[in-house]
Amino acid sequence: MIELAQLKQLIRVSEEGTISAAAESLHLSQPALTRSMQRLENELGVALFDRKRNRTALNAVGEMAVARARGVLDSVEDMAEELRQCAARLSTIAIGSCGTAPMWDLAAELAERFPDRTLSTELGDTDALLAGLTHGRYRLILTDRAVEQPGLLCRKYTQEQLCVTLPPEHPLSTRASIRLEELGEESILTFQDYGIWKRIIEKNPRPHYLVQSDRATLAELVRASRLPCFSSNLTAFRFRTTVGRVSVPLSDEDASVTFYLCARESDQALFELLC
Amino acid sequence: MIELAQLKQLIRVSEEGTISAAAESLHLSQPALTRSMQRLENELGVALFDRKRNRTALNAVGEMAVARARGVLDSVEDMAEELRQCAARLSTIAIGSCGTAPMWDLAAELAERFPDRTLSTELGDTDALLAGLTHGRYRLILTDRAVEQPGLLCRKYTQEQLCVTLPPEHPLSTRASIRLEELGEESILTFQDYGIWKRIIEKNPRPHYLVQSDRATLAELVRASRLPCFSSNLTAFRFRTTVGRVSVPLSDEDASVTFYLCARESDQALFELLC
DNA sequence: ATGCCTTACGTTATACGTAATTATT
DNA sequence: AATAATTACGTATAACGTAAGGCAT
Repeated sequence: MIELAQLKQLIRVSEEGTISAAAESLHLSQPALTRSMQRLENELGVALFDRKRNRTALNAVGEMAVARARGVLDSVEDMAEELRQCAARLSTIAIGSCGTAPMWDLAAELAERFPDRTLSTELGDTDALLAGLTHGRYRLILTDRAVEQPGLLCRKYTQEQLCVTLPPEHPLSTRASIRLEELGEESILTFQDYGIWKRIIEKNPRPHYLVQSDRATLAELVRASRLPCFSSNLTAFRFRTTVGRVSVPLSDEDASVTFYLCARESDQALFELLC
Repeated sequence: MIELAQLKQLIRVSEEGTISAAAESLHLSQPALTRSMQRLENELGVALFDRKRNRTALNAVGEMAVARARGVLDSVEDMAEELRQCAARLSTIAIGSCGTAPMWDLAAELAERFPDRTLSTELGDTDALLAGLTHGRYRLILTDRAVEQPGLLCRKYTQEQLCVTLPPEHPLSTRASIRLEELGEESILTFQDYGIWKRIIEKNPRPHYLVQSDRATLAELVRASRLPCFSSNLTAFRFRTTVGRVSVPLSDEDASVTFYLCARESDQALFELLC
């Protein structure tokens, strides 16, 4: 039986020029390598070396064998790499979402149920998510609208309500709800990655959205100031931007989003596990 | 180190469905095969099987591995086959000739000098031979004309003289030479494979060329009859068609051919060995 | 209860290293 | 003399088979 180790040794002999040098390079004794190459020749039924008493060099067939051996070893390495990647892909659950906050919740739920699997999360708009779900890029997606599409499962997952957190002394802090425009020209602390809230923010231009890229910084600023700040029913607890504050829901049309969980029908088991 | 034996075993497991069946088919014990597959998984760093206590089946990655393993083993087999063919090609000396008789002489000489090498002989016309020599199909060729072509070596090799062997009592048997037409309408025993003598025979149509496909039969007929028979300086001794006969050279233009030995310049050593 | 896989243990077989031999530079 | 390859021989490692155990059908 030809063995891959023998092919590696053959290549090393070609690289080093002599069996002795190759043996040393392979941390093997000369006799062992000599015998290994003799076995290879027997198994192939072909002479690979020109044997002079003092010098053993590859012959024409041997040179050809080296080239082919390289190809074989490469193909084995390719195989191993492909299998590793495939296994990694199969062991990760890829989720996509059009909103950040519900994705955290979903990821947390999955991490709890599948502690040995890797999670990958991606943000995107609902159309891109649907395409990705269909093509296998995602196993689960969260969309901002119900989906009725053959081959896909869909159900309501959660709802997110955008609020403004105000210091208790703020004139609007006692209201059950307000419209964003009622804040007038006040500056509002805003997280940079506002994603799903893009519409409402763009509909309400104002002198200063104090955009922060870091959640911790934003929380610090909330604590250190009296400035209004966006939050939602899903983010409030996580980032503690509501400590000592009052969160007043926004009654604007785009301030409330219902998220839907979608999966392929072939993934029904996973889908139902999350219900 | 991944070993080819493991890949073969993996394929067998896929074919047989269970490790037990595969082990029996491989003349191996179950535990040995189980361990071998475990090693393979470790070496690849990937799980190939779904292990239930009672049932061990290939998983998705395993199925992929089987497919790739088949490819690897095929490539190894291809390699071995190519090397064997290459070795065979290198160990044979292929000669081509436009004439049968000088080819025998050349083959005999080569067989003596290279007793461990295989000889292959082919007949063809000089143009085909030259093409074959250039492209590596032949290492040596015998042509019926001198060749001056860059990259090729050429020298006179031998001369063949066509004769007619006659019984001593034949009226022409005392002549130093005759022309073929002088035999009138007499039948002549002729070997089927007259090759280089095609021209002279076609120029001298006669009622009966007694064409024989078997050399031994022809020799027998010569001994058993008084019929004239073709021979040449190169065939006379070999086939004993001249015993008790007189060979009279033909003086026709096409009855004498000079053969030239040609080789590639890269084969100068072999070429000069034959001088 | 039977079949199939895995783990544990003792053994065998195969390949290794050391040493000796030979030939070549 | 030195280097390199091969052969011979004792040893060690690694894989094997047998036996035992466990789970599922």
